[in-house]
Amino acid sequence: MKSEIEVFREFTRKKGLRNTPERETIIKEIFATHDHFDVDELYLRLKNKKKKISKPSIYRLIPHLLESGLIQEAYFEDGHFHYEHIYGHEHHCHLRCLRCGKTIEFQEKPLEKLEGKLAEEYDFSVTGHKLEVFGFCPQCKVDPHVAKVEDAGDPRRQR
Amino acid sequence: MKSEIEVFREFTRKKGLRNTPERETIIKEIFATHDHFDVDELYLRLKNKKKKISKPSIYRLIPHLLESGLIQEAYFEDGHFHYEHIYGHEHHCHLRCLRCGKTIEFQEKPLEKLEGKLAEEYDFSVTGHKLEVFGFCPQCKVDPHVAKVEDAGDPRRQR
DNA sequence: GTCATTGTTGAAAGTGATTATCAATATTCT
DNA sequence: AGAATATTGATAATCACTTTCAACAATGAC
Ligand SMILES: [Mn+2]
Ligand SMILES: [Mn+2]
Ligand SMILES: [Zn+2]
Ligand SMILES: [Zn+2]
Repeated sequence: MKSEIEVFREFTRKKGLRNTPERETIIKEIFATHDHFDVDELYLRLKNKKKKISKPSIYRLIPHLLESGLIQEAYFEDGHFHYEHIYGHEHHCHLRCLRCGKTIEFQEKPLEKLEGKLAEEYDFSVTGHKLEVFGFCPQCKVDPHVAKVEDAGDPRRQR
Repeated sequence: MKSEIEVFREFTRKKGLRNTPERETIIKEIFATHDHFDVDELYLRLKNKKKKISKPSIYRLIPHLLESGLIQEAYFEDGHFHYEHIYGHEHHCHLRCLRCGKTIEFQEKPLEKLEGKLAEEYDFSVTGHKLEVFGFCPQCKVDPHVAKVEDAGDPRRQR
């Protein structure tokens, strides 16, 4: 199987883009852990490793990573998107706690069938889907007054 | 069945909030059409009807409308959320064209079962889900070089 | 390898949706 | 009515993200 770096090289070649060490550094960091990430976190992770990558370079790369299928948007929270690398992974969906943000990944079968049905019924060319299931995790449903896990920042949405 | 206004009155009473004519004006406008809306569109619709409601009042109301179950986020596009009223409507999901924004609504059965399964498997209290299916509509998949619908004017979103 | 072309970079400034501030006002409760 | 306090609109602030631009560097042709 091709590495994510090779996939991106092919993508740039095909699209007339250019590959750079900065971009490969970012991609490597994205695939270094399985964590979801946002731009700021990614920027700080790189900074901590003494990689001098500017935020605009990250912002500029993200649309290409989405288009090349290396990453996808995982969810929108705290005023910005959180992403995850998906190349080399099975498609999965998220079950999220509305209170503490705890996220569980799960596979779903029924949706493959649904895509086909929708494609036929509405004459769409279906390329994918995004399913989020919301609720309260075991801790949060039992004791809704306990301190929030992610405290210091309410799950308030802002830009 | 209670009206959306009555639902909101009960909500404010229960939460120690206050109801105001501004809030009822906003809610009535949201339920006046079945269109998806964003804050700016809603503000302009009210303005056109000579209702003097400030944008902050709309922004401040939205979290309450979400919490009371009168509206929900439909999708995030062009840098902001688009909402839809849901009180009095069956739950539905969206099939969206990635190119022109055309949106089709559909009902899905398999997901009710999925919610129950997830609740049991992960001990979550599941409160809801959001499913978006993406692809290209009949027009956009056939001739991907035709002018975008959005270029002509505002894309007619339907419920 | 050299060279021309042109995409990319980082710093800085700009954009725009959303939120905070605050004094005036209005709602709710007693 | 009167006290308590939530809401309003105008305004300023915030902050995620984009644009600008000059220096730089990846790519491909020769
Ligand atoms: Mn994930
Ligand atoms: Mn809808
Ligand atoms: Zn939780
Ligand atoms: Zn389309």
